[in-house]
Amino acid sequence: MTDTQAGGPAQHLKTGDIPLSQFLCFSLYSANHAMHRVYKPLLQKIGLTYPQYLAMVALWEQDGQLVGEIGARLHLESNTVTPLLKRLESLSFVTRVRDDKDERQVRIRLTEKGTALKEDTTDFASCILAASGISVDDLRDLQARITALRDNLLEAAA
Amino acid sequence: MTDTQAGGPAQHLKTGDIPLSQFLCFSLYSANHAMHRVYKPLLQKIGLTYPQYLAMVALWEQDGQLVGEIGARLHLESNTVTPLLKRLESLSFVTRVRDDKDERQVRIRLTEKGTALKEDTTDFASCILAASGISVDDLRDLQARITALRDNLLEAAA
DNA sequence: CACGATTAAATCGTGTACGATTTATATAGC
DNA sequence: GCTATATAAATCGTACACGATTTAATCGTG
Repeated sequence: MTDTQAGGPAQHLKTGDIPLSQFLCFSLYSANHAMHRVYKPLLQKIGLTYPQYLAMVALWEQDGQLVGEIGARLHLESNTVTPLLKRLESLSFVTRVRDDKDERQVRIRLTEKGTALKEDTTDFASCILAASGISVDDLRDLQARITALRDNLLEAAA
Repeated sequence: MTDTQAGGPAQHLKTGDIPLSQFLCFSLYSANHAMHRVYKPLLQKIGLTYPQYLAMVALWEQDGQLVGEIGARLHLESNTVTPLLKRLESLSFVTRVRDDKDERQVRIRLTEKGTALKEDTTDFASCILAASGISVDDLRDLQARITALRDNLLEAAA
């Protein structure tokens, strides 16, 4: 192992010694884009974008969430989630209704069409597993590590 | 391990059995956003956005690349890279000059200011390492696994 | 040399992300 | 019961991403 690959001792880690291809941030950035590209043809068949699909997954898991709750699950703010949910509404996959008890809140509910859409995504997991080129166990392990990293990063950013 | 956590036998893997929090795509998506958030305060000090920073890293690694070469390194198309590089030009970090030999190509060169900016990023690596909350060795291993996953996904998408 | 095919950037339209602000509603303290 | 504060969404402006197309330059073949 060369010094460049090692990046030197940890206490002297210098950004400039690391090539872009070995940046953790870049591997996350480009892997996310690559995942997006694998999903794109699957999602085009059901007429959703990638973030819209993630919002639908959150709703299939629990229907009737508030805008803020969906945002919390996706780690997004209302300024991103609100227009996204309006598009899902215009596609007739969800309804947006102000809560009677608290008029500040907007509750999102799946329509029949939105609920039915879940069936069309049943084989997505096996498609992604195949595309990932690793075993189920390795994928699960990697997923857990990335999630742990994310939570550490979020804590550090807060 | 329950059936839900296991997702069932691999040959019967069903998307609907997996909660959003255990989607590999969502962990990549949210970890990428989390990384972005950790970088944001660092990048604000030097006046760059996250993708602009990645483009600068590519140029610090090799100056004088073509628009298409930078796009290939970042896995982005000209429709994304061109406006990004124009912004870096308006910030006086790079110059954009059409090649004399082939007028279709535009070569990007670091300005003195753009070259000097690299010095301000020296401690980014140790900041990210600290924020990631894992050891250098674990980080390196994780980075390699994510990169391998990305390459598999890109091959599957092609 | 001519001309169709190819290539490199750029352009355009849609949809995220997000900082900052605004609007509307609810709650707390006096 | 009235006002200050807090909260939930929504709005606005900027900057990615990317599919589709356009523009301009080069190349290949006759």
